Amino acid sequence: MLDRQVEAPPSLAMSGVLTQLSGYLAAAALPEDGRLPPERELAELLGVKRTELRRSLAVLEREGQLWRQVGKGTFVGPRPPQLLDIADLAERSNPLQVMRARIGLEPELARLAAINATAMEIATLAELNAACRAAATWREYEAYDARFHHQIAEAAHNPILLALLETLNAVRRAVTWGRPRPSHLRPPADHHSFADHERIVDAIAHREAAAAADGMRRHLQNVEDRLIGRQP
Amino acid sequence: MLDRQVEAPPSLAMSGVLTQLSGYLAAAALPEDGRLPPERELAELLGVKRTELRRSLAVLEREGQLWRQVGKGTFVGPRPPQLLDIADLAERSNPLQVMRARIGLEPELARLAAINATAMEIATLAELNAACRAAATWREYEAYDARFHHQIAEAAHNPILLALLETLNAVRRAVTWGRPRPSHLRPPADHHSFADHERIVDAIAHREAAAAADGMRRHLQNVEDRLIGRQP
DNA sequence: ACTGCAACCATTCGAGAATTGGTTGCGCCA
DNA sequence: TGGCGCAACCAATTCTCGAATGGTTGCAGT
Repeated sequence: MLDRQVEAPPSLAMSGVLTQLSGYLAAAALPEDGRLPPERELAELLGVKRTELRRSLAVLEREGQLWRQVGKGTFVGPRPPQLLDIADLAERSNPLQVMRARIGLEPELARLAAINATAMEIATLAELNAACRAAATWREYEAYDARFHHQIAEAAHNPILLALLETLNAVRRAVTWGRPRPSHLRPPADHHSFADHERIVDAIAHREAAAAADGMRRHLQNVEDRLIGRQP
Repeated sequence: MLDRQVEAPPSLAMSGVLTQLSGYLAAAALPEDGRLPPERELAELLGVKRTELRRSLAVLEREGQLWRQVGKGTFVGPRPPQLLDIADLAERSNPLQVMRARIGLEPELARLAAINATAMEIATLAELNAACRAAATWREYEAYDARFHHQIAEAAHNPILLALLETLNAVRRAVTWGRPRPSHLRPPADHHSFADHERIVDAIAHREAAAAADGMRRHLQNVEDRLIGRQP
């Protein structure tokens, strides 16, 4: 992170402008978002040239009292966290980190599903697991598997967690996944996920929250182990 | 959910158009996103009037074979999940659900922080906890508390979970929170969070992943209990 | 009274202009 | 000749307006 010094460093002579600017910030009625007038206007308002004003703004920015962005403007206060550029997020992540995120989220979803799921949602879950078993190809299996996990998230009846999982899935689809499975083969009949899913559905159906969460945690841990190659 | 019947119900006489449309869907080369020509074009292509075509489209939409949106177009396949309208999400959520989401996310973050945190990050955590203790008002306390939790998320070194937590926090800021605390008072010296935070920092500093996750879980559980009013 | 049709409506997208913070190069003054 | 300010220019963002598109309504014809 080399801090390219493109503008002249602040000199001592400009402190007058800085205090003038601080005075303006204290006096002026800023809009809700803390945006202050564009540099060209503000310079004229304060009776200074733009270059001079920019030096003071640079100081305040380094102090963290305001932040600026090209095309947007200058704002007082801390820079708001940028949320969710999925493409960028996918680039900076790897499949293992995605699994960690799933392990963080989905057990809690299973727990809530055990508490809140309706009878119809539980029935759908059982059907989806059966469909996983009957899948003729890996691709088809994965489609049903995705719907299985999504159904649990819906059954949790927590819109926030549901939205977070959907975001996570969007990232998941975007990260370059390790080895694609051969598309012509079908999952083996003793694939661990079948039993895993079974346990989870049972726990939810019997309203055993802790068991549902634990089942989901173990299931995802199994998936992660395969992903790492611990049991390929 | 009353299904306002704005258009005429499908009659039996239109099955001809429906099969014609199905034939087109099978034969035509659709673009990657499954979008098919606008209704006006498609009607002319099939030699049908728009009204008639729309009746068939309505049938297929009800069957889930395609979805339509004003200004966008008509697409084959299931409707993609809309992700993350934070304002809308905040409306459909309540503080309790936010807490549930935090309980799902943050213990895992604490666990990963215990594994991945750098010495500097751990030191910052300790400083933030001290700042919480020294806060002169509830408002100041909450600012440091937020930074404390954010710092743990950063120390986890998992960009996905970090982004999810930031999203969650955006929702948290947007939901109408219960009773605001009196802004002139300061948190009592024996506020449970101080000890909670202490335990979490210790666990992370000693690289005890399970203890860190458990500490965070208990901490948030305490917060939720206060929120409900179980121990006000 | 029912049906079909064309005009109209609300929403979305896209191209291009306008805005705004960031940078460069020319010229003025010492 | 060197340092400094100024205006023009650059790139990122937002604004604006028109076209496109699915949804609705009112009118005419039978």
